[in-house]
Amino acid sequence: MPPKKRARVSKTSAKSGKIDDIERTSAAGRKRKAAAPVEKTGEGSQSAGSAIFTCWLMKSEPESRFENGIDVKFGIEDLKALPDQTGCWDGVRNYQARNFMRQMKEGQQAFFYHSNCKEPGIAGIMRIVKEAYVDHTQFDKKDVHYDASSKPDNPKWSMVDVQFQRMMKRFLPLSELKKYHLQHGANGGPLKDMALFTRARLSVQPLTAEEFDFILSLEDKEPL
DNA sequence: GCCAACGTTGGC
DNA sequence: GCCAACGTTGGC
Repeated sequence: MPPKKRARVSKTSAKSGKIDDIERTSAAGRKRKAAAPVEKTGEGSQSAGSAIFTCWLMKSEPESRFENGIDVKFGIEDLKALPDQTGCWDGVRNYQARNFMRQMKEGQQAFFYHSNCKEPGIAGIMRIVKEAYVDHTQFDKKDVHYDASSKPDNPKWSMVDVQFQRMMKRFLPLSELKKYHLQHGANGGPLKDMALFTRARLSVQPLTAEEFDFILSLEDKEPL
């Protein structure tokens, strides 16, 4: 409830109104490139009967950028500065990302990823403190992520509340994660299928426990 | 600032 | 339901 902050994740204000929320599942049908096993879940309604995810990665921009005259900057320091170090992850306007947020459970952890900035990468860890509920910004004409096609009696977009947990012991740059991803693709390893690389534009993505743990282990290693 | 990748829209 | 055009994401 406390006014939280925004984390832009995707802007797009989708217009159109025919889709009903739930199913829009992601790749919207046509693209289907043989979906990786991993995401089968994310789409569709959440119950799609697939893997259950327990760890997440959420992207937000830590540097100022103006959209319709409004600064969409929201980095980990901004989250940390909020009352209770807690904020709502509003502004997600992509169905796959939304569906993943709807699967999140209180207490789960998510990496706070800094995107579209000088040094993209994982900055810290946060905890889901409130499960998905209606993203009020979709009805706010003044908001960057206002969505005229979404009606209060059938809201399209959801958000969760997140609380800052801690900074990474050292910032984990995208460039380093990518080296592991490539290496693991060649020789096998936990980051072989990481969504950050296989679904580059997804702003809210699931991680397997193996991916999450491997990334945590990097904190204690020398930068690659 | 560029631009590749890819999600979304809307005509047919 | 297909698919071309368009718009956005986000690394570089």
